[in-house]
Amino acid sequence: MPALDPSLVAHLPLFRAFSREQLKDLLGGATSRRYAKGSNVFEQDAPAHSFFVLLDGRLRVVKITPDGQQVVVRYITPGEIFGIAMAIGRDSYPATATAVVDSVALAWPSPLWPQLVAKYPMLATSTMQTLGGRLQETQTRVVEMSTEEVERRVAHALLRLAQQSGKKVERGIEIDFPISRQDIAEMTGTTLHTVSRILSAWEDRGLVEGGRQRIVLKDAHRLFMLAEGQSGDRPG
Amino acid sequence: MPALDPSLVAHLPLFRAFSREQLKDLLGGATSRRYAKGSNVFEQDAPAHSFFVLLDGRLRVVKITPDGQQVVVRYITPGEIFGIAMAIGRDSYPATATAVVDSVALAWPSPLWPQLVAKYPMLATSTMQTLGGRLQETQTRVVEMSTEEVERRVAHALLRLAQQSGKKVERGIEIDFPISRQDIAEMTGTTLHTVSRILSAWEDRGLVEGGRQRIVLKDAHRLFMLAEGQSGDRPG
DNA sequence: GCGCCACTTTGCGCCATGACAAATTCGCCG
DNA sequence: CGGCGAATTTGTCATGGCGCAAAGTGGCGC
Repeated sequence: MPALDPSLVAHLPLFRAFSREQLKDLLGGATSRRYAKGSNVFEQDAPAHSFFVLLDGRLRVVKITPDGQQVVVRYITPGEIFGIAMAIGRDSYPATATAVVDSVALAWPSPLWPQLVAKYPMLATSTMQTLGGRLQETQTRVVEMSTEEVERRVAHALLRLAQQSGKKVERGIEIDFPISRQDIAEMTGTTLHTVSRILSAWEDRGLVEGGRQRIVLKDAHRLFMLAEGQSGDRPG
Repeated sequence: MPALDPSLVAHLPLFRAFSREQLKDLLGGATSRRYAKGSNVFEQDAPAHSFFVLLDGRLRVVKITPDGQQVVVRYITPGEIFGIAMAIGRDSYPATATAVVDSVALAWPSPLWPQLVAKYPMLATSTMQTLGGRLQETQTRVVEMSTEEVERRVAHALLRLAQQSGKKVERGIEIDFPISRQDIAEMTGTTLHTVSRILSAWEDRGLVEGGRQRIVLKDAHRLFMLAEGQSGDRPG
């Protein structure tokens, strides 16, 4: 197996501060893996053999309850570190990560984690910030679920998706990976029926444009007002 | 000001692995502060001047939405590190921490954080685990809010409170700090009215015993069954 | 090119829960 | 010890959104 090229990751914020030598060292312990759309990178409760950095693609992270209900925890975008169960004192993954498009990730054996952190303290700092960011996102979600009605939650969810994965198209901003009504329902704590109804209503109002596993925000501004508690109607 | 005694914190898991010398060094940068019941340790959006370790008492951490609604993020128990906004790349506190009983905490100036982490890598490891634990708790809460009805959420919340702050009394397990119906409502994403009704019903069934800002679990086992989806009724 | 299947839309009825409104009780302060 | 205010209980009513059911619809595989 050829050594991985440092230029693969040199541009990622996570590795920005590493020298070329250090990157070579880091990458020495990693392997690059391809995950076909629909395949799992890891599964909930399985032993946490590896941790990862996503190079390309998009992953959906899902928790499954004992009675089979699913909740979308988050989407992972390129550049993110994930699967660091080891870093938080777990020996199994707390959720399942599935590629929603063909994806590529670097994988390190979990036992390498303590060594790397010891060698590169910056890794710890960076990981703390990542964890902190996720904690805040998740808390925001709790606050939204506690205080906002479904329609506003869906609006917030779409705006967030557009922000992290939005692609400009003629008609507006398209979420650039396949996402179903069911997925959105699992992100916002509702049912796909309700999401479908909401999106249909928005489509009538010209706020979004639908499609099979496709969503385009046609009027992010009005959607934002709606998310913040205004009606989202045009004035006058 | 006299130097703080290392024995104050030597027994805390967070500091377990530190030598007496190191503890002295750590404590050299800290001051001990008392917070009367009802006073704030820090406030949401205020500059994050310090980070803390709670020595004694109990804090309630609350987020307030723009329109004034509150959500209880978590309770902090003695031994926990908190207010580490700096560690996660923030310069203001994301929530308000209030003493629900008279409390004592150690405070370090935020600028000390990077130095201490650099000097004691174990601090970083430990903090990552703390953050990871909180992330998981918060995610569990999202999953519960998404998939469970209010009654089960309240049951889970009480069991969790009892586990981390339960005190055995003759009649069962008492939550050992003042907590109102409103607080429980803000932890579970419902209203105090609904919480009051649920607790009244449980009291009739002999599951709990109420009181002003006081709750005693009389039958944790049946409450657990109820939380897990069974009825919580006695068989036969 | 056709057919199947996954995804989506929509209608309908109900019910858990929120909103509103009082009344009541308990603890504490003066 | 009386009174006040905060916390709690309870009743009534309204409704958002879920469960269930079924019909479209578009994309993909064969």
